[in-house]
Amino acid sequence: MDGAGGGAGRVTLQRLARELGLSTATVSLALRDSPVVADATRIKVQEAARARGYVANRGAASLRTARTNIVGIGLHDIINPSFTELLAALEEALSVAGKTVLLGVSQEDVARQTRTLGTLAEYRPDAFIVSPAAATTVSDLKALAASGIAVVQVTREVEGSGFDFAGSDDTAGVSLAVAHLVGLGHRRIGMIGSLPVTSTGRRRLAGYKAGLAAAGLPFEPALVAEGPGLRETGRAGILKLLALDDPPTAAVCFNDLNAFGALMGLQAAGLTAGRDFSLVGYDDLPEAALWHPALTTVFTRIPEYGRIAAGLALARIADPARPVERVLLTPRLVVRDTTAPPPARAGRPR
Amino acid sequence: MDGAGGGAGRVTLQRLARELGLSTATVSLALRDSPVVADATRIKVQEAARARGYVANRGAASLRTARTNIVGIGLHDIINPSFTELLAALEEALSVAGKTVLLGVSQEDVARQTRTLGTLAEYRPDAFIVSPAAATTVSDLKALAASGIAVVQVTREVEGSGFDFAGSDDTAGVSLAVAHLVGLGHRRIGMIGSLPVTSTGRRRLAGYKAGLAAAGLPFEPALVAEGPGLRETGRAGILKLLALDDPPTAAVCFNDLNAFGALMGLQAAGLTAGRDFSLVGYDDLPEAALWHPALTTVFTRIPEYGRIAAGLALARIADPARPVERVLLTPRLVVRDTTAPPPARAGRPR
DNA sequence: GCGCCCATCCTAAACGATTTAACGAGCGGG
DNA sequence: CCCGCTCGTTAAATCGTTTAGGATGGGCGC
Repeated sequence: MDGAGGGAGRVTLQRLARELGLSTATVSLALRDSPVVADATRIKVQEAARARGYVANRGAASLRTARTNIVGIGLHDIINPSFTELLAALEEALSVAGKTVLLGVSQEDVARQTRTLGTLAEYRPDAFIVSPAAATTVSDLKALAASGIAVVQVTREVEGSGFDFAGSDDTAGVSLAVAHLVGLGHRRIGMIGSLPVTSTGRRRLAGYKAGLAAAGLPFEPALVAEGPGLRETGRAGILKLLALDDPPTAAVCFNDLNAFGALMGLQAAGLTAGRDFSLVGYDDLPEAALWHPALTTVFTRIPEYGRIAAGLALARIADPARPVERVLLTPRLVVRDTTAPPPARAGRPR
Repeated sequence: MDGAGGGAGRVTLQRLARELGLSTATVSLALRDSPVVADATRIKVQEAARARGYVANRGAASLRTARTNIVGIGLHDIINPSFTELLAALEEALSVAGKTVLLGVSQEDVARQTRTLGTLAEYRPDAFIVSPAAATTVSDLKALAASGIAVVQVTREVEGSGFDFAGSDDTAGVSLAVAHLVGLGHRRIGMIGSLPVTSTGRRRLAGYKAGLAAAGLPFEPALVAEGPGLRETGRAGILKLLALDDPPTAAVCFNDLNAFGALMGLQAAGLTAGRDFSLVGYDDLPEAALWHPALTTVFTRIPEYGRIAAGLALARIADPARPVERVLLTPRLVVRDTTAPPPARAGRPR
């Protein structure tokens, strides 16, 4: 005889109360360990609840309390391993805090994002944690917050939206990568990936330019191969750069997937990364260390800012009036085997 | 003046009704395009709803209808790329069907799984789609279904649980891999990874044994290096196999992560996969094709059975009495560069 | 002109919890 | 003997929907 089956319909608070000869008020209070109910009663109630297999209906509770303990997470992508890590970190931190995750994926499509987040909103999450799809506008986000739901941005940021944000200092990260290459003696450095339609894209490109500028090197648009953060972009990008009259000797990438693609492209061109050409990735995915040759890359501390984003959401739920917070972690360069001094061709072209 | 702000509190069905001089019943029906409400009224209501920024409260609706349109997804892991692909496929299929995903991750820990799924259950999902943590028992799952929630298993299966299931034919898949190696001339074939504590572990090991048996080869326990589906297991496993007195010339792996680790191990031992040693992975992650050398592996059709699992869940929601269904997709061997005939040492040892 | 039938809309009762104000029972003190 | 206080419990309102079961009124056939 299982705890569950007994009688028709599921076991509800009211049924439990009736069976115990108590009011629903007492049972409700007892189940939540209220100090006003007598110890003996509390124990009796909790035991009965367990025995009868009672499982609370949070929908009903939320209706009354206007709090769901749900956090809606809106990601623009989920297959990219870096976002998986982010999702894992968010889920972990939120579930520890007693929140449950409602998931929505926008596939980098604003219309779909609007639809998805709109649906999530109907469940009245206490907060949204969002990595906005490319080209998301301020008013798109504002619409979310309209119903009083806390909004936190993670990884990407819609500039001027005025919501909390946790992410990585993209500009500094790419500058770091460029500086590393400059230090090795490179003078012509390309950039692969990056789309100006996202904040990360703009900022990493800015970091590239800043890195060049800091070394007194000119910015040449021809050395930038734009595209989404996919392997294919990297492959095509490196081939484009190599085909130039005066090709670069090194390149930084928007992310590791771009870099992996670029490594394939190099190989297809008969070149060896870390000898004939230097390459720096971005993210430090687990594969980066295992690739052959191992990828020099920038560690963006995703799990860390994931936890921080979760914390920001919790804080804003607790106090909607608190000042807006922006947390920008400083990334770290991880030097491995795909970077080396430029091949000794001529000291400098021309 | 935004659609939202006007007045105190959010805009509810009742408010909308009062403002329109209609009853909540009519407004509710109008919003859901019921044919019983006059066209003119319907249009008027829907326009007002849009203008006032009305967003329905599904919690309240669910309370009445006993249907939430939520599907709880319980995964034991989320970082492993194959489960990410699964999650993406599930989310996509479910959201197309108008369902929203509530996510729970068990970290391969039964206690945590019980806790997590228990919490999810409080939101009364219409169905659970679960890849059970190792060592999950039938009664663990039965407890979930107790409240009348549909349960579908995916990837992994708790034998004898009697719930719907969609996954890959693991036994056939590994047999395929072994047969491929046998066909190339290998006679001593090891297995790396697999834990007997999961259905996939048991079945892939069974496939290994079946493959050997089909070729008339003996099963030698020493040639199996057990461990979880991580890169590290693969690395340690291959080194263990190579250290044997009479090492195998090839191995199949539990999954691609194991295989990636094994490739690293081979490299560390100064051996080249596809020449000195043959290796077959399992899953066909995107990286498999890009690794150097490209990994021969088994494609398990994850996105496909993910969609099927979603379909099973929808079907069971629609008809709880329908017969239990088990869908087992036949995996496909993908031959790349890590497999070749055994090195010409002696035709056969001894 | 009289019913009758539709098309439309409304009243009111759920759904399952939380929460506030009130109530009854003891009990000690004046 | 009564008052007032504490402790434990309860009645009832409430959250925002859906929906069964009327009510209303106009058009139409006879």
